[in-house]
Amino acid sequence: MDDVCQAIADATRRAILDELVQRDGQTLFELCGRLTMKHGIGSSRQAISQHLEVLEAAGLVIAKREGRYKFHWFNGEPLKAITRRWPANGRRS
Amino acid sequence: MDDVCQAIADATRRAILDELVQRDGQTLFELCGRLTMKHGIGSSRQAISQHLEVLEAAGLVIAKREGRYKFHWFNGEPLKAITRRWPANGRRS
DNA sequence: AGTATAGGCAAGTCTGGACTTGCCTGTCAA
DNA sequence: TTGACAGGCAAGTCCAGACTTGCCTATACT
Repeated sequence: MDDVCQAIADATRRAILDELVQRDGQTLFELCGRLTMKHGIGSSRQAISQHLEVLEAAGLVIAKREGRYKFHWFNGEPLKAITRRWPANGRRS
Repeated sequence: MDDVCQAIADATRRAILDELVQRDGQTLFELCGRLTMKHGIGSSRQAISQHLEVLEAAGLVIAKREGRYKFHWFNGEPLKAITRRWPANGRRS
């Protein structure tokens, strides 16, 4: 729970999730390129790698290593805990 | 969007939301007491006040001043943006 | 073998934000 | 009008975490 909320608190990590939703199974280098091109994020490869670690720890990204590549998938299931915790039926004042 | 994600990233603020869901319309002092008693949070009044500002800015808390009291209500509507942005249908690897 | 590619590790820097302290304002009751 | 109570403002401390730099490992290709 804490991990998930922390994970989506960063704008770069939210952009990573957006990217993976749009195209699943990307590698680290692929993500770096697309984040720079389409999201205007100029962070280094290591920065993105560290973000992916956080997202993985939160369960929002699932990674699998194959040979020298590591592919990443989006997993939205942990997000359910948020709306499950707080009923989103907006109460009027 | 950024405001909402930042707001729920803090454990104390999440506890405040929990408190307000459980009992709407609390004042600052009331919240301080309950957070200490039931959530083991020993932050100062000012700390809680600052957290409430953040939650208010994110739209997750709606406050109304009446005389010398200020009452707070929970509003879950902004949370919808999260599940709207990322489809929570967990994709299998 | 050698080289390029994909990624990991481990420092170190530096800024945002959580929290405190101290004082001030405004509201109500005696 | 004096005091207690509810809350706000502002400056300062301090640490988590975002980011970089530099080097290392492992896999593939020729």
